[in-house]
Amino acid sequence: MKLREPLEELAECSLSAALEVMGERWSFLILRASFNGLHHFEEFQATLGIARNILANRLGRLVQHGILARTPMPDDRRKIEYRLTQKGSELLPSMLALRQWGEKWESGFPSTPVLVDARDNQPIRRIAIHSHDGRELPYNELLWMHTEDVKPLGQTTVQLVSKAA
Amino acid sequence: MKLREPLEELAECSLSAALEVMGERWSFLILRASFNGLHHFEEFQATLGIARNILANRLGRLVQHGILARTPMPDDRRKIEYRLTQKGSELLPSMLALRQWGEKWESGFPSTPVLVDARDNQPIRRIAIHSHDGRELPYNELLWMHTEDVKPLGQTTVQLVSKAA
DNA sequence: GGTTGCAAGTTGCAACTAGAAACTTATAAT
DNA sequence: ATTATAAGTTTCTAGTTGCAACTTGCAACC
Repeated sequence: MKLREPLEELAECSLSAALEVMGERWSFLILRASFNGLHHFEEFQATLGIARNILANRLGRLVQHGILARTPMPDDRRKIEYRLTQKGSELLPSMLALRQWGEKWESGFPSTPVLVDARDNQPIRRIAIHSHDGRELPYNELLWMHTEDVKPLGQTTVQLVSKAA
Repeated sequence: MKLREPLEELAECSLSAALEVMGERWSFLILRASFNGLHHFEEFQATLGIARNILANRLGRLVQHGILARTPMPDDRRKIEYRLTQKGSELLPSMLALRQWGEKWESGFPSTPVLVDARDNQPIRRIAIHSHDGRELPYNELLWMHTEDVKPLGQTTVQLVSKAA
């Protein structure tokens, strides 16, 4: 019931690990539906139009991986509630980044619903890459480095290296 | 050669549109390899361990969708170079967000190589959600709203609504 | 307390997709 | 010409998805 070997093998990169969980067809759309307040099997089934067996399978996997929590409702125990865990809700930036990219390059129009700051109801800023001191970094001001060559800057220590030192 | 119907059907959300392109097995890993400087078929094949037919298929799709550009090298025309387009490089935030999530919740260790600010070689900040005025917003300070209910704030107009007004 | 109803799954089967390994094609090196 | 190499194709097997019909566990109703 898990992805075939190679993705795991290369798990030198945690991207593979993330894809192991979220990289299957429908997983992200189920997640999106969860963010939008759907909680039950039949709701997912009806709004996504996904086959029931696949939905059952994906919900099961998402629960196994701790992204959704499965609870039978106390008042009607036929109904099962699927709710995002902390781990699950932390996929929101990934989901948004993907969605924003889709808006810009594929669909061309803004998606609904839109995520806003609860304080002033203003839409959030576009997801972007920021330097440690908060500047927004365009692609051409970025560099890939090996972890061990990164020297921390006194104040804002990158605790990755501190163990090796 | 495209995903079966349902994903497209629901393209009310541009997430589906993004997944249509990037949601297949291997697509994101090929993208990651591109970001890390791989450009040729045999390089991808060797480092990812992907089957050749699938690799050919995925590269083809990524090229079709304008994420990679395919150019035979002028000095040795057997060699084909696959290079990220603008559209492709703008998937970096999505890729990083996913990778960071994987680091935190799945693999547990930081991935190599690490992305740094070219000016000071310091690692970038974690991808997060920001308000229009730049505050970092935790999950519980966010709200979903219908696009048409969002009222722009004079100065920072959200041009989505301007057409309807 | 037996029948009907409904939510959440399972099962069975057809169609499609991925993987491994051998084969082809175009170009280049000797 | 002959051999080598990059980038694919082909073939064949195994695994996955999708649909539709079926089961199961609880709830409601009479």
